[in-house]
Amino acid sequence: MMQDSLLVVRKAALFANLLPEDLEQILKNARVRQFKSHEPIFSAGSEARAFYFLVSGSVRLFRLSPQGEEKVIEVIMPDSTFGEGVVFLGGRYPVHAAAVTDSEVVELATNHFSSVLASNHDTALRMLAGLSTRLHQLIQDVASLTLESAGQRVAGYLLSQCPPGGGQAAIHMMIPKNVIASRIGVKAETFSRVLAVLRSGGLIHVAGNDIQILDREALMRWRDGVGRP
Amino acid sequence: MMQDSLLVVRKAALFANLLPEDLEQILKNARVRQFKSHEPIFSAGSEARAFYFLVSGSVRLFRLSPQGEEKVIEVIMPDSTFGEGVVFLGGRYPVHAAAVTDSEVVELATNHFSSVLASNHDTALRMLAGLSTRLHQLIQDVASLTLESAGQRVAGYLLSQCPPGGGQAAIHMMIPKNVIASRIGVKAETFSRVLAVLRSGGLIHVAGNDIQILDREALMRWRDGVGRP
DNA sequence: CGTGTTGTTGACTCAATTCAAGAAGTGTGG
DNA sequence: CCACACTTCTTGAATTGAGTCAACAACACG
Repeated sequence: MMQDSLLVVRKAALFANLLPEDLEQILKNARVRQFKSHEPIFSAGSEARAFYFLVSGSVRLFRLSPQGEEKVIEVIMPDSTFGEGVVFLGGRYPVHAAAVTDSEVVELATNHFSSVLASNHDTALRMLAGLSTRLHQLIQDVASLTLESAGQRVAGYLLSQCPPGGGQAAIHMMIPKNVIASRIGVKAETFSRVLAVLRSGGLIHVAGNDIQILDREALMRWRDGVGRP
Repeated sequence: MMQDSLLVVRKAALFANLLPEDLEQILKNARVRQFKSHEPIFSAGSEARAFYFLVSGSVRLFRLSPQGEEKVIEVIMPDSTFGEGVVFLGGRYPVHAAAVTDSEVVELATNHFSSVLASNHDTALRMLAGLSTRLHQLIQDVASLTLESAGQRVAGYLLSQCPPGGGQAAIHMMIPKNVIASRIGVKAETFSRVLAVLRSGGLIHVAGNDIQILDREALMRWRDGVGRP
């Protein structure tokens, strides 16, 4: 009873070169699910029976301290997979996942996937490449958290959101500021303050969820100099 | 001209079930190298032509800020591989590597390895498992850096160094304290101070590079309570 | 037995957080 | 359409954890 809508998962690099029969095998036990904003998708520590492809919306992966403080590890945007890094080792999820905005996902059973993985070189190599990239990103995060100031991290985040190419750029924040703040390891208040400074310095212009980068060069200089007074 | 000494790499899980012919193929362009304490092994950003198996000694993987500050991402101990997470994507090393103590490594050319990887399911899956584990560790580090205080991280480190099982335990620090401090995201002075507090609280006993955990229960309580006053 | 490295301790500083209050935006139902 | 409740965001003031700077102790080593 396979729906056409499941085929959207082909947008994921992970499934790009999959043989039709393998894809069918994987999608046999897949289903589309909807999650309302704030609704939990899976919990850290629970057994990983499925991983996910995000069709639309946005999802945050996060950890909680014993006191309930939250650190967002990653924000997932449409057309990427999440929770797949754990398919091995009979794993448990290392993070909590919850919808940030109303979201639609394809839920893929890990057991079917791992059999495909075992037989399909290409998919295993793609997965390897994917994990390798996440590893680099995480190393970057650790370095950033320890070697950069809050201001530098905010500036770095803004620059990372710019489409490549020079000159001005506009970025639209699809997720609330407090989620972004947690993602870059800063309190929401601090995030707000840094934006205020950048705004009054004429580096950016903020209007609601839209930020204009007015002077990218200056912002880059600010990131690797001024943010550390 | 293959030396027997190269066969030590079989201690690495990555090579455990490799066919003799594959292993020979990989080791054909491998060689043993010695590094003196503090000697650099590879640089972040440089092209990754080789990865490494540590035979003896210890190695630190680290990043540098523009101002030369250092963050240790990982400390490598004998019988594990490092630099292998980057064999893909025609990669560049994401970190610097340098010997902490005089070290002996086996240097393995990535080009030969990646051909083995492409043909050998089993190795690819092992590699996947290895990367998955590192991913979890890195997520743990990010969470720890943002959700725990310096004191909690120090206590957590000590507990992580204990052999499992209850009661007292002795740990011998094989690497200088400033390296450990950087690894857990704390300045050397702070590390020293926390140890002093734990010592005067009767939780541990320090003698040079040897630390006795006198009351593990109390240390655990301290980690998830007191370290956050 | 000096010279350099590594570790400890004290006094001071400051970046970022916490607490608090209010503004701005969003959605619901009468 | 407005009033109310609710969440998100901004700004100010006060606090503090951990860092910096500095001096010295304890080693290690040629």
